[in-house]
Amino acid sequence: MSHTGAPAEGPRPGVRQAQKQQTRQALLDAGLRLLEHQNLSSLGLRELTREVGVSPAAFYRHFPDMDGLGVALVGEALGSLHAMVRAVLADGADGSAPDALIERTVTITATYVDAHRPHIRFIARERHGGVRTVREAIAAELDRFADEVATGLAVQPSSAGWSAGDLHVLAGLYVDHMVSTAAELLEAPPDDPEVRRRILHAARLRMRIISVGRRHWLDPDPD
Amino acid sequence: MSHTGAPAEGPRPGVRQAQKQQTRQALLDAGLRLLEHQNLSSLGLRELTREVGVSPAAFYRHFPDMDGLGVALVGEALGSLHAMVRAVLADGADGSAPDALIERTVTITATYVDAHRPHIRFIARERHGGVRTVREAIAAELDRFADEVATGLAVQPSSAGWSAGDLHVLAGLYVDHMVSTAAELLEAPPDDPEVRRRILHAARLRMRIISVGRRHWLDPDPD
DNA sequence: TGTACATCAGTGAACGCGCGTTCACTGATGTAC
DNA sequence: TGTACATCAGTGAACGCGCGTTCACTGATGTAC
Repeated sequence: MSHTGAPAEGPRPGVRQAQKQQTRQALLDAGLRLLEHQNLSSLGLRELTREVGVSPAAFYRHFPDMDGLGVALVGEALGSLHAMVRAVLADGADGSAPDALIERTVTITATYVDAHRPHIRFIARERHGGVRTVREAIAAELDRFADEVATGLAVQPSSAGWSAGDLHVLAGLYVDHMVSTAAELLEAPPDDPEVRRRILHAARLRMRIISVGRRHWLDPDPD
Repeated sequence: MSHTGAPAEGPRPGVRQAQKQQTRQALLDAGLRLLEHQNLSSLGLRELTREVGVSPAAFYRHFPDMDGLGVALVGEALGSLHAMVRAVLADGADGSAPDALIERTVTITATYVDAHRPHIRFIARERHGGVRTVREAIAAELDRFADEVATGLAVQPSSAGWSAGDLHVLAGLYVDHMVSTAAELLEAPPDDPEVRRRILHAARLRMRIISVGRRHWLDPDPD
């Protein structure tokens, strides 16, 4: 066996693979950094490898082309977003008041955006961007989110009378709203608390409207 | 006077200006065409002038750079959208039932998207794209839409009890939803009526949720 | 443990190409008289 | 109406530059014995 009380240094099996992985990650990180101010379709291969400090040809050891890197970034960005959705849903599982739940959802969203600005920006920018494969990857992931949210909503009492399909649409509305709010936060200067407050106030209000609509879904028309 | 029973042909004053305008429009049209499959930031100046059939240098007689063309496209695209918003609001002015109003809104949206695919695509793509000036131009125009919609909502009876600020947020929610639906229609294959029906069904459902939330805004919590 | 061979991530040079921008120019359009 | 001059949209050639991709290579890592 090679891993029995091994010496702390020196090459062990898997070193090569670990180094490759490290370069790959450096490419993804640098890509995300460079994409803060441009679209994927205008990010240059040489620009990227220059930023990382490897030769242009090295890129091809990791991705077939820039679109390939873009798809990998989608996975990375939305993988961490799943964690956030679950955090929100976990909060919603108990029987807390709707307004408290909304408040926590908004707070979690804002915290998450602050912690993952480049990832969120990438998703917002490329969601309708010029690279089909990336658009499709994002759409597929967001649809999976809606599934998760729909599952979370289904167990709540106010979902009585909702079909699975309609719940999925409602979940999509929440997801869309979350993405919109995230994009608004990105566009606002991060150090302007006033603008931030306005955005979060609007986010809460919109969620309340949707949430009231949901709870009164089956009520008779008041007119 | 130069315009008294003038001959049908021959140069009249303003010919030069009209010809310039024509080239400018050709640049905008070709730009929109080429932007169907790419972002503004990756559209080349030579690519554009080649498509129009003028020399690269001619471009500079009309725009300082590609971003300038982008801003002009925003004006063109959203100018026609204003017409649509007004059409929807005009429908809403009478006292028709909410569901009928929603139905007409969705129909008008779908018709409009079909008639202006390239414009809508451009807006969806560049709304969060890599060109700041264009993003800001789009955001400003969408905010003006929200103003228009808010004004339209204010005169409806179910707006009793709503502050102007909250009405603006509600209007923004409708506008966002309209843009989302438009983007979904763009992504769907135009000749697949099944997918189309599904998108429009979801659009109606979301509008109903929002609309119910609005009407029951001041109701006591049913729990 | 030591040796001989295989693998393969990253190199560096080379390629042809299309890019954005500049410039002096041309010739149709516009204007003054 | 005719003439002489001014304007300016569009031309075409030239520029230096960075691009994506290819290729034979190097040398550290991995493997068989």
